Amino acid sequence: MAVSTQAVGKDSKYDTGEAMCPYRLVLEHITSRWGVLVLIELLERPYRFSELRRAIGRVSEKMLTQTLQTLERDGLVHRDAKPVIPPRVDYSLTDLGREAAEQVRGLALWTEERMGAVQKAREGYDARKEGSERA
Amino acid sequence: MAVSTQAVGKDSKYDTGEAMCPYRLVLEHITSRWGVLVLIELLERPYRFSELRRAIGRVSEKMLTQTLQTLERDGLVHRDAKPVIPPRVDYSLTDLGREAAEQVRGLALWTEERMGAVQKAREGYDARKEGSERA
DNA sequence: CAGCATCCTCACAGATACTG
DNA sequence: CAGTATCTGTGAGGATGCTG
Repeated sequence: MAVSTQAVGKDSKYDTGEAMCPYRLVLEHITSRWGVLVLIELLERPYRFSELRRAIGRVSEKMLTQTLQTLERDGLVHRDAKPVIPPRVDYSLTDLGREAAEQVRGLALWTEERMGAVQKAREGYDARKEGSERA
Repeated sequence: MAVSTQAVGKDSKYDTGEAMCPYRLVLEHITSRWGVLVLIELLERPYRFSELRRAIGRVSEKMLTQTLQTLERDGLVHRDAKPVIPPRVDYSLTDLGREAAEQVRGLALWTEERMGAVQKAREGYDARKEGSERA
């Protein structure tokens, strides 16, 4: 999704208002850049906020918050905020989320396995382009 | 994806140069907004360029071209350009692409099936928010 | 620690015009 | 028909600072 249709700030109030079958939207939440990674991590075990941040690496706090909220709203992620000081918030998958995450993990595993083939395909592609654009 | 990490114009020359494990990049190509839809459509049968454009709907010609090129480079899509006038170009999945597309379709089907549950979850979430932000 | 608010930026994506 | 080239805006996403 670029793939990407989130935003939860005051501005664009959930989703691109665009006319679009709603299921594509959910699909984009799941396949969004950080959505994918969050779901896969949480499949392993529950995480605390900053724990998750470190585990994923290179996520800005803002994007992680946004992603988690979107996924929570869609009923895929459960947020458990303990009323203690300092605050402690645990994130885990709901049953629904677990199903989604398993699909996503399948895709991720496939991609990892097939990276070699992809790499080779790219070399071939680039070589062909290289040859044909010679002046 | 973001999800989305494509771009093939003269400017950013394939991918975000960012330091990032390469498999995440492929994953983002596959899960990108239009990547997902292209793969699913092509799983059905080969398509010509504008045929595919109509089938997906709401893709700009530019984005479709870009997406197809990225997927072709990754070895997921096969491009068959017939040297006739007017030009005719058929796109189909490679074996590699078919595998990926099946994973993606699984995810899409799951999402469609579970839309009801997602919708309910959202209503609950919004209701709770509604209640707690009352002044 | 786990956020929310604000500002800024650049690359993603659309619109338009042209070509083989 | 199937693209390329170019221009432009828009918003995803990062950086910073503040709060409970």
